[in-house]
Amino acid sequence: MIRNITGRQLKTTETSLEILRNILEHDGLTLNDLDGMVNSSKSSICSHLNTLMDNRYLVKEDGTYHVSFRLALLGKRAEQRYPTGDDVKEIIDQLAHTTGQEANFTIFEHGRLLACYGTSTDENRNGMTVRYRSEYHLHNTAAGKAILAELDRDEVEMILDYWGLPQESEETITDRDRLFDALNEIGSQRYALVDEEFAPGLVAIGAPVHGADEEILGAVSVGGPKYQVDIARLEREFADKLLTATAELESLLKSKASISTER
Amino acid sequence: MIRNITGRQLKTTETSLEILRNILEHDGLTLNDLDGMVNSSKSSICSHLNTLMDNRYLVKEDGTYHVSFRLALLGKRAEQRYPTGDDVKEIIDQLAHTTGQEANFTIFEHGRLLACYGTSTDENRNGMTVRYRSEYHLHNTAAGKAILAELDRDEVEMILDYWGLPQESEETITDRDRLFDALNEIGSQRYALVDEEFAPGLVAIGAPVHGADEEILGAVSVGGPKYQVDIARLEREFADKLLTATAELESLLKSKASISTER
DNA sequence: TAGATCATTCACATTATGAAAACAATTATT
DNA sequence: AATAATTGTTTTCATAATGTGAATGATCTA
Repeated sequence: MIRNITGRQLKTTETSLEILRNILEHDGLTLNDLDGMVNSSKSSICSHLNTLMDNRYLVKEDGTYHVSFRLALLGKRAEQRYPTGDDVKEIIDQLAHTTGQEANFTIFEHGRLLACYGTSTDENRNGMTVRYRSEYHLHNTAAGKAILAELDRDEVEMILDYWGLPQESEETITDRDRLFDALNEIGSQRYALVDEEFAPGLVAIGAPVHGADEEILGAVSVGGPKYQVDIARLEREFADKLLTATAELESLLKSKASISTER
Repeated sequence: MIRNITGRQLKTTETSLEILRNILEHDGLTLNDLDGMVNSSKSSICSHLNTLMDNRYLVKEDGTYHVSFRLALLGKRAEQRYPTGDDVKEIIDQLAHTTGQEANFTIFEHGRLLACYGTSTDENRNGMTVRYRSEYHLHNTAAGKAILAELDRDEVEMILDYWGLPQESEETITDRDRLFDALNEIGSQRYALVDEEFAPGLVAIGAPVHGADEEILGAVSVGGPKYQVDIARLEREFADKLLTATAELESLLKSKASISTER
C-alpha cells in the first residue's frame, strides 16, 4: 500500500511527473510559469518539457504547454481495470434515489479515497463535467473511517503517518487517540458515520467494498445536510440500504472476476 | 507539432514512462516481465518502480505492478480539454445514422490521429469497453489524408519522416511521391477518400475539423465495407453529410470557446 | 530599439546506471 | 519438513547521465 521509504528514488522522474501534474492542474503552463512553481533551473525544466513532448505526454500551443489527448487515452485504458461501468453507476444511483441523498463510490488507493462515481461529484458547466473534488482523506469521511476500522492498527498508523489528520472542518478529529477511540466504537459494525467532520452540516454513512479476493477495493457512502438527515436516521434508515448496495457491488465484482478468469 | 530533435533528452524520464506504458498495455507486469522488455538493469527498474509507486502512478498487488486509478483520474482531467461531450457524440451518431455506416471523430496530435469517439471503435466485452485501436496514421486513412492535404509540404514531410508510411494493407500508399500526387488531387476539395488503403474492403471519406483558432483539431470520417458502399457513392451521397457534421462540430467548438473566454 | 519570453549551450557538481553480489521472500522439489 | 530454485529487492561502486546557473541566441512584442 504505502511504500516503506527504502530503495532508490529517481529525482529526474519525480521532477518530470511534477511538471506534468502542474501543467495538468493549471490547464496549461508556460516555461516561465513552471520556473516559478517547480524547484529546478529553467534549462532543466526545458529538458523535462522536451522529454515529455517527445513522449507525447504534452503538446505545445503558442508557447504554452498542455497535456495531450494521448494522456486522456492512457487514462481511459487505466480506467478499464476499475469498476466504472454503467452497472456500478446504477447501484449508486439507486442508493441515492431510495435515500433521497447523495451517494458516492470511491476507490481506496495509497491510503486515500479517489472519487470513482458519485451522484453529486460531477457538476455541469459549459457542457464540461467539472469534478469538484477527487481525493479524500480517510480520517474525516464516513467511507474512510469504515475502511480504517477494518485495517490492522499498523496499517492505520502508516496511513496516518503519511497523510496526517488535516483539519478540514471544525469537527474533524485531528488527534490519533480520539480517532482510534472512534474506530474502536465502530468495532465489527460494517459501516461508519461522519458527523460534520468533513464539512460543516454534512452527515453521512459509509461502508467498505471488497474485491473478488476480499481485499478492500473502495467504499460507498451516502449522506447529506444535517437539517435533512440527522444522525439517528442515518443508522435507522440508511444503514440497511447502504449495506445492500455494497453487497450488490461486491457480487457484481465477483461475477466479473469469474468471467475474466474462466478463459 | 513534431519537435525538431534538439535540446536535451532525459533518459531517466523516458525509461520511467516506458515502464509505465508497458505496465499499462500489458495490464500489469512483474519485475521479471519488465526485465525482459525494458532495456535496463533489474536494480534500475526497481528504482523506477519505486518512484512511480511513491508518486502514485502504480499500485502493487501480489508482486505485480498495475497502473493506479489515480492515473485514470488524471486522464479524465486531461480529457476535459478536448471535445468529448455528449453534444459531440450526438453529431457523430447522427452522421452514422444518416449514412448507415460507421463514423469516427479523431484528434490530430503529434502527427497522428487518436480515437476520440466512434460508433464502431468501442466493443462491449464482459461489460468493459475495449477499444479496438486508438491510434491511426495519416497516410492511409481518409481523415488523415484530408488533414495532410491542408498542411504545408514541409509539415507533411516532417510527419512522414517521423512516422514513415507503414504498409497496413495491400493498397496502402508507401511511396512519398505517390502520396503527394494523391494529396494534390484532393486539392481544395474539403474531404479525402480512402480505398482499401487502411484495411482490405474498407472505403471511407474524411474531412478535417478546425478549432476556434482555425487550427486543425482533428477529423471526422465515415465509411464501411466496399460491398455496401462503393467509392462513387461516398462522394455522391456521403460528402455532403460529412461536411455538415464537421461544420456542426466546428460551430459547437467556436461557441464553447467564446463562452470560456467571456468571463 | 529595448524588453520580454523561450530555448539552448557550457563546465562543473550532483545524481542515475549497470553488473555483480547479497539478502529476503516465495514457490517448487525432494 | 527440509532443501533447492525462483523471484523480488537493495547494496556497492566505477561510469554515465542529469542538474545548475550564467551566458548566449532566437523570437516576439511594445
